[in-house]
Amino acid sequence: MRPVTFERKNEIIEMATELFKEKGYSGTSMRDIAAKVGVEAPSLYSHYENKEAILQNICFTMAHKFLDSFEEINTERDETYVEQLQQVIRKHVLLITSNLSQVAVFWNEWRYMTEPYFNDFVKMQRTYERGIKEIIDRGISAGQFKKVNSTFTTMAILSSLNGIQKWHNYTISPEEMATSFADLFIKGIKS
Amino acid sequence: MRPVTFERKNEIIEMATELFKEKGYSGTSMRDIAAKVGVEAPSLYSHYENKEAILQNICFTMAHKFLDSFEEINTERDETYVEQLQQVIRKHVLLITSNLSQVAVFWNEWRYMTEPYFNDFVKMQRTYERGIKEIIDRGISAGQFKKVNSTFTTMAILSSLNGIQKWHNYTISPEEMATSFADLFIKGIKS
DNA sequence: TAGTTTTGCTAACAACCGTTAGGTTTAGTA
DNA sequence: TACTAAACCTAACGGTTGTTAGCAAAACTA
Repeated sequence: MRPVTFERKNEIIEMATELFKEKGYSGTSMRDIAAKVGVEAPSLYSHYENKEAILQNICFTMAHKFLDSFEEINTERDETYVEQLQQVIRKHVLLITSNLSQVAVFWNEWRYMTEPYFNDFVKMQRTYERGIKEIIDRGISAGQFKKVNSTFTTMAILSSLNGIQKWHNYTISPEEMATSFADLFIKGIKS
Repeated sequence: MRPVTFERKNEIIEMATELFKEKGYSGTSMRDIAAKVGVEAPSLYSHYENKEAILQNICFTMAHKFLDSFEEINTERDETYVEQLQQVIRKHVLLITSNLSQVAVFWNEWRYMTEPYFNDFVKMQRTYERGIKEIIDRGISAGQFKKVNSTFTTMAILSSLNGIQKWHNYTISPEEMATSFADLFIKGIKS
């Protein structure tokens, strides 16, 4: 008897995540996923409409996590923009280090989604980027940051953070990493 | 009559680079490449042993360009380590912006190479990373940089720079980008 | 217990994959 | 002009791809 908490749908996502990370979306077959789950390939279609639906699930789950995490930052309270940017970086790093495989798929395989999902995903990315850019812009206006190109700086920071999944080797703790990133970038733009 | 300068080998590489960038290595078929070149798929085998040989050519060509570019930096002359790091960043950015498609393949598709090429490639990456790390370490010893985690800082910088190919939209010039990156990171670690 | 829904199976499809065999055309060389 | 080598062709191979059809078992629900 399968335990009550057992859910095949989740198991499929977990196994697919590992395979997409290792072999890429195009390089992973439905039979690969099925074998890792312990089932035959056609059985997957009882849980997901098609292969892309599995990718969509992984990518949009992470996208929502990133946006939700950003929303938790209280930009209304009278914190400095330095503190706000610090929080964004910290939260982003911790989200990545606690979801390494999912982020690898999110970051490297999302482009294989087709329309309209592709465009929806791009919009969510843009929203997140805009949020960071606004903190930097406000920080510049408030004289807390130097007059940097805020769009450029946003992408430079995000690329650096999202790169973690490519080199992370567990010899540096998530906390230390979060602090180091925040230090590096905030000192880099502080006025 | 084909012009003397015409070389099918190069044309195959160029077309394959565009396709690998757009659709990924696994998502691109030999027939896709052949169609874009204007020949039949089996004809490609007169020029390259197999599909992976094309990927190897693209990846190792870029890897050598990066290492050669690094070698051009005179680390023996009495320049400051600040200037050395500035030069590394500047050269790296300019190499990326003038080889956007190749870098996209180099960075996103190299993992699909098999042994022993995979390992050779990793070694070249490590060599490049070590070169940057050494400049940072020497800069710390000389009191020009703060006591940062040099391995971490190297990866943070490289991830940020290599991310360019994902977001570059030509509204910022390569020169401005190089300057902005150098500013951001050097101010971030300067003592 | 009877009925329904969910989950899984086997068999199979049409299309596509990388690659090889074997021959023909084209280009360069003596 | 004869010979050689490079470039390219068609046909085809064995295997894999995502997915569907149709059916059986298992799990919930009344």
